Amino acid sequence: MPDEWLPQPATEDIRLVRVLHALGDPVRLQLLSVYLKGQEFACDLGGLGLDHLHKSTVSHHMKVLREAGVTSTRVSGRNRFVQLRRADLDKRFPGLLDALLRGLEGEAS
Amino acid sequence: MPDEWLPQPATEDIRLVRVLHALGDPVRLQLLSVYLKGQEFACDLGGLGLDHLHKSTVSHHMKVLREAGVTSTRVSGRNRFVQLRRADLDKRFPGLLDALLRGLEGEAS
DNA sequence: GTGATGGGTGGATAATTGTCAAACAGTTGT
DNA sequence: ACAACTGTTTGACAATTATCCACCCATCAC
Repeated sequence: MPDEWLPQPATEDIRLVRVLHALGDPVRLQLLSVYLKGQEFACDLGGLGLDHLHKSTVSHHMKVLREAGVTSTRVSGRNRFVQLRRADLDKRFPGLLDALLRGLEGEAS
Repeated sequence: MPDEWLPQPATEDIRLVRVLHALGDPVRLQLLSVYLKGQEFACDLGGLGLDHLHKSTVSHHMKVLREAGVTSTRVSGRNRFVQLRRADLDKRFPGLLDALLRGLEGEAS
């Protein structure tokens, strides 16, 4: 069976208010800071510095990010791989991700 | 009596997650889109295209924006004047406001 | 097939939050 | 002093949401 992708909004359907709402949460902003560091990441509900949270809670936050159009998820076997929708977000909101990356680095949270 | 300013966080205390959370709401993002258009605005709890909301509701949203560090409010008599903390936000999160402005224009919401 | 593993689903619950309404406080004008 | 005006505060209420828990579903290893 070939890989599949979880449902996500089309590029033109990504709403700024939804993106900001999704990122206006400490856990999800920390997830973003991880995803900004590289290309693709294993879902890893137990790691990523979120070991204090239940795995279903982390799963919920990842779903929020995906449904807001921030991330996309590829399903391969029993593993999922998450990546930022960098090209889509840069096209829709130019400069936003770059500013967030610099802001996160500056805070060193 | 000289003008006074309502309490607001110091520039270095502005937190990205708090800013994003403040802007992740339709009403407050619309307020931002207004404030991005000029220098200073009368508080105007009845106008700004928010006539469908109670004045205390609008007051609440403005308080959230101010406490997040997005706006600052000058009190002059019985009127208040609101403005974006552009310099502070540009220093803290370079490029963020510009990206948001472009994003809002692109959506034409 | 059996069992272990990675992750999601649904319910329950507590906390947060958006909204309104009514009462309040300071300011201006008469 | 009194009334009108502007915005805030407080309480109430409904909606949203963050979290946990117990269970489920699919996949991989044996």
